[in-house]
Amino acid sequence: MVSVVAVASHAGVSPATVSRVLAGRVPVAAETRARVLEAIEHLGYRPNEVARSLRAGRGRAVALVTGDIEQGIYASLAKHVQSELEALGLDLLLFNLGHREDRLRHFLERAPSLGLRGIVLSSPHVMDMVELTPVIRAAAESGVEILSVSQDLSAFGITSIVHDDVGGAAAAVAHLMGQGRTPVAFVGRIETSAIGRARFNGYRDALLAHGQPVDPALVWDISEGYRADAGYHAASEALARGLRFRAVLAASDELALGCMAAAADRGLAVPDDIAFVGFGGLGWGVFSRPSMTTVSLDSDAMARAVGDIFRSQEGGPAPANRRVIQAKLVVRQSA
Amino acid sequence: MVSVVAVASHAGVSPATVSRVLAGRVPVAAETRARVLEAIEHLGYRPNEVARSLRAGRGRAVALVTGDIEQGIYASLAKHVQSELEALGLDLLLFNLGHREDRLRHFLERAPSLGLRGIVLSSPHVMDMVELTPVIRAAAESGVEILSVSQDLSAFGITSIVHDDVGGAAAAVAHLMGQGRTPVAFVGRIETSAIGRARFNGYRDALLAHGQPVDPALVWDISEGYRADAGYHAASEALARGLRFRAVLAASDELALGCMAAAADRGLAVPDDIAFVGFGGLGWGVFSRPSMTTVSLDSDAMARAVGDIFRSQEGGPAPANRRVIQAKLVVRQSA
DNA sequence: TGTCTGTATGACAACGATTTCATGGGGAAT
DNA sequence: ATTCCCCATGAAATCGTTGTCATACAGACA
Repeated sequence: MVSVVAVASHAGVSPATVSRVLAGRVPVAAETRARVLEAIEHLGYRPNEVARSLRAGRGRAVALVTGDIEQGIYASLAKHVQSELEALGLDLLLFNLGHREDRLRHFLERAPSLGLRGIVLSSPHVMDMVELTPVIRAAAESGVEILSVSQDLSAFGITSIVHDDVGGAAAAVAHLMGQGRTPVAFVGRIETSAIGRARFNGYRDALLAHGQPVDPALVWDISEGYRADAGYHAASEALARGLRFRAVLAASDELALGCMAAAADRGLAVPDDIAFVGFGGLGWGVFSRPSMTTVSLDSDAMARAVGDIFRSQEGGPAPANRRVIQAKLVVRQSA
Repeated sequence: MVSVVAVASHAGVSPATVSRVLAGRVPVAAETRARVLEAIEHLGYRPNEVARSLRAGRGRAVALVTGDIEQGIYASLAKHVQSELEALGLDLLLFNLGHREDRLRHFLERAPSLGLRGIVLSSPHVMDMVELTPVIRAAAESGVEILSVSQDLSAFGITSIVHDDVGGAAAAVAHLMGQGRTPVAFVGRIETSAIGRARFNGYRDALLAHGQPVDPALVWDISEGYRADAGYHAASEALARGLRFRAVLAASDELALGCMAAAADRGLAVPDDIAFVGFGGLGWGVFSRPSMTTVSLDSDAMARAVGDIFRSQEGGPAPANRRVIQAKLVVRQSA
């Protein structure tokens, strides 16, 4: 590998001067600079990032911890975050938990030794903060920027970028109410996910605000997974039991798709017999038939907010400890 | 940060001994080992990965270069590859090209300086090999394992893990033939993607083998993107022009979904009026209605093959230069 | 008892880049 | 002409880890 030493000897200067030319912060004689640049060009020199990271005490990689990269919302987030980071000259390290919480702990233990620039947590788990906080604090003390996307951890001193789950869910319910589609069922993780609970809260509050009761039989708390099969099973079972409902608000587009499939398999028409609203708004929802009405989360905006954090590290203004991205109801065919 | 020096002084030994205890390959007196382990535990020491990487000449990260992480097949691949790597103690660096080829070049320039263990290329672009080969060779010479997933680059000396696109497409066409659904249209990237072209070849060969003509008007070569909107537009236009076809083989599930939406919007029944077969078989296809018949690619098997490469680096048997993963037609409702 | 062998350990160099400290030389000011 | 100052540059230390080389000590055998 061609190193600074090689470049330096080729240009007839010391390694320090080569470094100075690259850094550009210290004055170097124009003639010397030209010689160095020529040598760099000639030898095809590229600074070794690992050595830089060691010397600087931290590298140029940001870890993104996702719940399930196969879900549209996380894939979209990963895409946009990577794009943002790339513009900042940073790399993205992907850790997909796949709904196994032990992996998170394992990662957080290893994290401080990886020389990361930052960690972006975006997992739907209700994390056991009592246990996690010391780990996170240790990481933060070692100069690693930690931030949370989707889940509000600002109370723990962690910069959080969240979407308005309560408002989004309420808007969806209001929309369904406006069409007279009652009763409305809810499906999602409630007990085991802070995000799911927020969406449930929005659903519940909106129902109550419209003078509607919350029927426990129409609240389907799935224990794990936000995937379509969970929605299918929940809706199938409800239909088999003969429960009556005219609409379903799902905590993810995947869940909504599964519910719709269950309805379709029983010969029910969407949205006339039952209407469906999902959460996410990323991916195939535009082209499914019926296309999916959904509470759209702006993953691009979330990614930009993530980018802002790292931009601010380089001298820009420090962003707020908590940033809320609005959720927007996108009305399509399914409701 | 707590370093070997700190551990060494706490245990009353030299840094070298601490390193020896960690490596475990050199004999260390039992009593000394115990003291060192106690010190490690006491101080919460974790070896600095960056320093290790510098010293070793390469790190423990593998880069995955994807075409579009929002597409089911790539997301699934990323998930499984990350899982495999995690089991090997390796980290995944994600580079999403998002169909911008210049990003690939930029990445390959930077790659050698990142201290990567390997690079997994999985982008549908027909890469300009004339230009790329020197870069790839340079990376390979610096000890980085380079391999290609989906695209066969074994002719360029790059270990390739491919799926049987030709066979998969042929099986799909044969299935449609068996149902008497002719003529069959094809949609995908043909000119600008080696993978798309392979699928087209399978389609063409199967048609000819069944004594059917290949109608150029029913071959829709989309210039960019494998996403649903491209399929929607292609199919809409064909239907608007009054072209007659009874089935569509699409080079991705997303394209197929777009085509199906176009058909649905014209009041056509699936599969009775037109049948659809996609490619990929990952994600929502099971729960869309009609559910999607598709040529399923086993991303898990591909990821395991990737894992095998890196396992073989650690002394295992060297795997073949080219490995073919079978594609399997999964028949559901759409065809 | 002396030499030999082998094992356990320490000192030191090296990976590649950056930064601090020191120095030489040229120009300006008196 | 002499002194002063600043600019450009080089030498050397440093980040944390690991491998090489050297050494000290214990046990064995003649």
